[in-house]
Amino acid sequence: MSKGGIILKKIVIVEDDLFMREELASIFMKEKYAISCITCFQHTSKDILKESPDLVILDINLPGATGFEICRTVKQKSSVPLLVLTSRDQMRDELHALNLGADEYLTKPCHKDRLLARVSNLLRRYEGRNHFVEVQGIRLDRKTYTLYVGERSIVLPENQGKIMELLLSHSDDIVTKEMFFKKLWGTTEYIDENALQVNMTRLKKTLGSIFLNERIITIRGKGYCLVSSEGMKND
Amino acid sequence: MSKGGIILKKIVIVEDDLFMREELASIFMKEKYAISCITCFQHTSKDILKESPDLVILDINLPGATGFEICRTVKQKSSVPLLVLTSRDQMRDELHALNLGADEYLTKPCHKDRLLARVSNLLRRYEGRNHFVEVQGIRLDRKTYTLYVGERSIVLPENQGKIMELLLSHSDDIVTKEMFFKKLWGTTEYIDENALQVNMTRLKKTLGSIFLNERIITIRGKGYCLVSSEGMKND
DNA sequence: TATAACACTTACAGTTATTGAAAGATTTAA
DNA sequence: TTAAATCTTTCAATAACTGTAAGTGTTATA
Repeated sequence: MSKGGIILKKIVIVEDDLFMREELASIFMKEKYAISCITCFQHTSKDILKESPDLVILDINLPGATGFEICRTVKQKSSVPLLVLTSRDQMRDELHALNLGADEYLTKPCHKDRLLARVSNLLRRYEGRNHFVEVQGIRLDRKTYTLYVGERSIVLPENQGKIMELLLSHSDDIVTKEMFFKKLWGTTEYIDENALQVNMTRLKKTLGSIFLNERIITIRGKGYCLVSSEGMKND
Repeated sequence: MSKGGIILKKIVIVEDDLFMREELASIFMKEKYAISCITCFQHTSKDILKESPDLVILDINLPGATGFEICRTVKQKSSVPLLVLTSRDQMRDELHALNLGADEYLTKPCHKDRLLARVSNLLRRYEGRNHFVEVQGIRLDRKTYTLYVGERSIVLPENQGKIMELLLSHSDDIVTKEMFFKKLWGTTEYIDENALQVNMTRLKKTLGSIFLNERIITIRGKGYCLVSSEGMKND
């Protein structure tokens, strides 16, 4: 869906080397991508997310915060496809990056066509990924966490939004605490359960304000479950 | 649009007298409205908005902040219909309230049916009011200020959202600075113009991040104008 | 070109929102 | 009854949003 012009896919390039950065930018611009470059690496992951890009190209060796950190944070806070481009060719670096959520790992120097192929491949892979989850008239914008129910709409805070996204996409089914941990904090390891509970309480209250009361039920010892329609029950 | 149950209209009652409050609540509950009562009057307008009600019933004589203040703030921050219910029957109070944006002004004691009639009337009047403004594929949720363009979505901060709402609903037409002042700060009187400019700059930057560059043009000495399609111009 | 009015940008500080930690209350299952 | 699990409330740290201030650009007209 678009207007006058086609909406270009937007790529954010995170690379400290000026020459390399310009080179990349020019390659992609020729291929009709819209490019944003990060040039200050103080709040990198935040800056990346602010651009709301369609894809991120990330160098691992950066001044300040490590690229791995950035990779983890970005993939934790959003689901944008992320390609790591680096001069390190250690196998364990590659595994580490992929573990942190990177979608691709390419080592420099990298042939232009190879890079372009990976990028368009990644974009295609993410294309279909629907923008909304909808169940029984409850509709959630996966990106902004705007929730639509009947005539109402409300923007959920990030954590509540993530919880809701999980619940909706597994509605009437159990979502385990581990799944929530992974989604909210990017790890399956033990995080104070209370943090999850507090956020769950907050979400319940928020849902109450738009009349989705009693929709989240607790599965003792397992997790939580969203009851999709009023007056329906399911174990 | 609804699921299992009908979505009730939600009314927030702001009344400090316990008896009166319960009375009102019971009247409306019998008529199948969902009711929330404000019982602490420290952050009243904020609490009202948090409930995202369909209608507000506001007593003017409250402990702490005056009802007029609350009226102004609420109508300034949202477009929820607001009915003032009070024991003051001075004409100038009525005019004052209506000036501050109140939609109805009823004096106590008020007959139940009269009240119900006004309420359902107000709700009907606001019903049609479309939830979204859309022009040329640019769609804005008037309530949450979530902006949709192509595959992208982004939540605008309140001020940017209000500016965008005005621009969209008068797209390709001049929106004067006075209109912005009224919308953002609820007054036509002189407010530091710079405040508007700063917010305008911020909006332009935000729009840039989703490729709506150069869409806001300045009409020197008058105001601003949103160009609805790329490559179109209009004075 | 000069100049004055108007518009824009950037940085900063006050305020508000969001968050996890902590501690205690409540519920549940056996 | 009791212990584990879950829930709730409060608090402080962090991040987001906002208007102010001060300086920089731009435009129209003489």
